[in-house]
Amino acid sequence: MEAERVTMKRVTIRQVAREAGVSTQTVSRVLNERPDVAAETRKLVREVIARLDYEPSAIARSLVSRRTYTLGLITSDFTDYFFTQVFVGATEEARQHGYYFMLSSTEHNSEDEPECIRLLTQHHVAGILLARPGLQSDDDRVLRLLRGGVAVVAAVYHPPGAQLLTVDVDNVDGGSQATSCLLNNGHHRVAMIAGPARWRSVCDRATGYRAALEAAGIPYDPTLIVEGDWSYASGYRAMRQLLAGGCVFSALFAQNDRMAIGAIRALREAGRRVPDDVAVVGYDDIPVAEYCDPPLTTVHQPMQEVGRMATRLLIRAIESPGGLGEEVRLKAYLVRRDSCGTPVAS
Amino acid sequence: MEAERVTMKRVTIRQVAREAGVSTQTVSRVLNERPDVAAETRKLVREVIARLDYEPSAIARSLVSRRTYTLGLITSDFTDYFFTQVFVGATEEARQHGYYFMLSSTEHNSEDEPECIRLLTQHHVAGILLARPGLQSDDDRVLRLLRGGVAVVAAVYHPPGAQLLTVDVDNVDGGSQATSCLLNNGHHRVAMIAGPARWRSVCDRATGYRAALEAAGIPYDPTLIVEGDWSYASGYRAMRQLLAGGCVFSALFAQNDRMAIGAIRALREAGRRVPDDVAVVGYDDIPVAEYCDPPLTTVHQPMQEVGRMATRLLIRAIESPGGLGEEVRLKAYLVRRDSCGTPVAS
DNA sequence: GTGAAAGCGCTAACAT
DNA sequence: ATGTTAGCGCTTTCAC
Repeated sequence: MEAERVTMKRVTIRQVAREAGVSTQTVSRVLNERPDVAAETRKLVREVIARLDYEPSAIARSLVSRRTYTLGLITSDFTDYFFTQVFVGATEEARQHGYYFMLSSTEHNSEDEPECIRLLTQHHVAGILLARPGLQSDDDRVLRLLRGGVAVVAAVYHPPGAQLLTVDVDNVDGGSQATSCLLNNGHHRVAMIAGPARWRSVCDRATGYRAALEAAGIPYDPTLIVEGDWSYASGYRAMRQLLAGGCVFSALFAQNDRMAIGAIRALREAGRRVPDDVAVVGYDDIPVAEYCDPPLTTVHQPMQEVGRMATRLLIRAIESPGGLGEEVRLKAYLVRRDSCGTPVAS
Repeated sequence: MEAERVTMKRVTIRQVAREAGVSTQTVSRVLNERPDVAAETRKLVREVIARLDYEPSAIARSLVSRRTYTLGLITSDFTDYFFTQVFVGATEEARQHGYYFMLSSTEHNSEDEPECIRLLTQHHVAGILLARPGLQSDDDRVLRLLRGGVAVVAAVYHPPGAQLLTVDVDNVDGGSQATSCLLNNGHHRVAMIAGPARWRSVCDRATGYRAALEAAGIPYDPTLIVEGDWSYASGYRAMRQLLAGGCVFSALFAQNDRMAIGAIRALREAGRRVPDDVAVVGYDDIPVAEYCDPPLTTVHQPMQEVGRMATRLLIRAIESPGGLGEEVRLKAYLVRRDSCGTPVAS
């Protein structure tokens, strides 16, 4: 009564060799595109491979060659457009170099990050791309684990004091651009909905915000700042809180577009028009930004490019190790749409 | 002048065995949680493993045991919330069973799908989860390739005539719910922005649309139907086309939320109010649906559950093969928000 | 240009 | 309860 197990034996290199009347070595050479095979032999072997529908076992290959062409990606939230874009860029770049990514996301509980890393190291990943915010405790944990010979590149994540390769977007500049846009449009009281404080990017954008205020000679007022968690709902709540607090403000810089859109909903419900009563600038340039009402002015980040660049550095670190730490910082730029209002006539 | 290659040798099972004064077999037994090891020995071995920071090589293990605990996911567009959710559910379920997913998305050119599949089969995936629309030519190609002993489950994809495991959402019913909602609100002329015709779900939702019209005794008018490509921009264009065509309609069913939002923008630009002039229902219940203006009435699909269920079926098929084809069909449900207007007083 | 021998790190199948 | 032998499918090394 046992289920019939069709174990469907795979064709091995040995069968190809026998069929072609050569040694397994020769087949191996053909597979690896070595030059030292007679053109005729090569052709014959190729034919046999095609006829038998032979596919080399990546597992056996990497066991002996000690190269897996596998990279690990540790990220936090796949639902977020931001990370999805990093992933898309990284995947594409990896494929061009013959590598592929093993995913390992720490979605819900970051408790299981050690387990994620174990999955990756047990599969002998050649390198790891860290694309998630810095959490408190894990820095040394991660780094110790990873110093075991795996290359590491951090995207949008800066382990303090670690000398490693990082790729990031200039968040100070981005925050400054967003804020300046609002100031240039004549606003003096600019509220900010920030992301979670433990994110480096949050601090940086806040720094940009303060710098822009300072440059405009406008005092910094901490009561205008509320923290969200990047979600639409948190943006909505944050704006309700600002409104309930009776703060006076005529503009808002939200540190991501989702919170901006949540905040706009709260403003609308409170009878405040955007941009007439409150001008709004978001961050990320998610696809819906162009289509919401009003179309959202936002800071565009080249996230695919971040993923691509990080992967390029990672592969370089794998293939020629011993390089030094390096930080690549890409620029973000403001995309002007209706939500920020218009410049004041000078 | 060569870069110093820190080859950082990994600890092997042999070193653990030597250090613990047992055979590699015994260590292997401990690793695999076999019962036939003396409690004391087990403890000793565990200690040595911890001390040496030993991690078994997944590669060597699966070479000999012929089990990789690896699943392949073939999907089309990671930018789409819909597929992201399937992926999240699938990943979670897989992890609970000790499996993990290798991704292989056919983002841009579906030309390279054979290459994607090769990547998966070369890595000895035990099963493949197909989560993408049916494309024309590839059905037999995929299926032939996959009949080579790999289990296959299709989510949201129905290769014609193939006897395999599928998980899907009831799109006929979903399309009908969306349309009925609009009809119940007193509309007689309901336009539809459909997705690409090659998608099975598109046909099914259209079937539901027609069924609802028929049930209400309203004639079907093909001039009210325009095809989009799921994007915001295509929804916008489709609505412009409908408006330019001079069609008379007071309601719209868009087959996904992004096109609905694009269409709403076009309506707004044309001076038509939603829902007063045109009531709108979307599909998918993407996160922004709740926060756009007006909040979007839409059909919610349990996509995470689809991913989870498909993975469950896949693992079952792997671990006890020989089962028959089966189709699990989950239900979608309407989420009422403002964009569809209100029922007519009876 | 090609082949033979050795072995990657681990587990299956037997022994004891 | 533990050890021994063999070998997964391939590449590396060295011989010819």
